[in-house]
Amino acid sequence: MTRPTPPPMPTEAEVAILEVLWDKGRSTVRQVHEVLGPRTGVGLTTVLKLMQIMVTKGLLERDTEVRPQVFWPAQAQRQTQKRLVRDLLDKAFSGSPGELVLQALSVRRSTPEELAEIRRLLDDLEARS
Amino acid sequence: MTRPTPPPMPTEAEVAILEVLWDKGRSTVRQVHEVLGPRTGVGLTTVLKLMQIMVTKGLLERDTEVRPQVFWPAQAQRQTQKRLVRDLLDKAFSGSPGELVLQALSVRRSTPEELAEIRRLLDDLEARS
DNA sequence: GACACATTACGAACGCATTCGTAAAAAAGC
DNA sequence: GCTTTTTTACGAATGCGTTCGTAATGTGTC
Repeated sequence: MTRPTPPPMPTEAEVAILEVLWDKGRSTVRQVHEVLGPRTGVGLTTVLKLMQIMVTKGLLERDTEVRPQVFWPAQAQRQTQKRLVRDLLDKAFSGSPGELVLQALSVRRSTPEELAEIRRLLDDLEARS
Repeated sequence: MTRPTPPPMPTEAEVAILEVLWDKGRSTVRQVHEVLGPRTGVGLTTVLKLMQIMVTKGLLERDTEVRPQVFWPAQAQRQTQKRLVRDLLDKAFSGSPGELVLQALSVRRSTPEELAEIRRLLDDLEARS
């Protein structure tokens, strides 16, 4: 029962690519570049190289049978976001989420729906303890 | 009325140093190293170099009159944490805090006090909208 | 003051993320 | 089939963060 080792933490540029793939679904290098290029001015081969590296790292998977090749994230968005949050928590919040939550809520306005959702989770957590 | 430009984002190693200074208050290089050294195995001159760089970046201030020199953070912990959260928000959560909050709360257990505090902030935010 | 020790400064090396130029391979157009 | 365009692979350069060795400076002790 060896669980496959989880992919490493994505770097900044890699997260940008993951975001595109989570948003648009399976895509070619060109399609990813069409989103990122105008926004960042990065070249097509750069995006390609990054995505190739991400495959070797286990962050992406690809279908090499079709041309052009199609790429998709190896991990769900939630999973990856959770790892990023945990990382920030450990590095800058001494591992305690409360302060991070407070900061996050005060940094930007949340929608009423989001606030309600958070409240529901809060109820859940308090009932559980 | 020129506001001084805010210091740049601290790197990972720099955050570790800031954490020590926020926790222990004004400290010498040696005192910081006494905390970080055992934990990470990093050398004294490495900590020194980092802290010197942080001064030039505007992340730390120091008193060069006393020996050994004393260093302290240029920005409050809250300020810096807020920038880190905002950065993660922009990079990986499309700028919407709700999802980040949910992830943070489910990653680690919070104390009842923290939960109450969050609930209070929630009340505040909803009353305001 | 001379010596030992602590503190500070400087320079350089190393690894990793990011970038792109160029070339090879594949597909499309005629 | 041959040419043109797209796609893919490879190699290398650049910049930044991190690390430490070594030298210079300062401080305390006898």
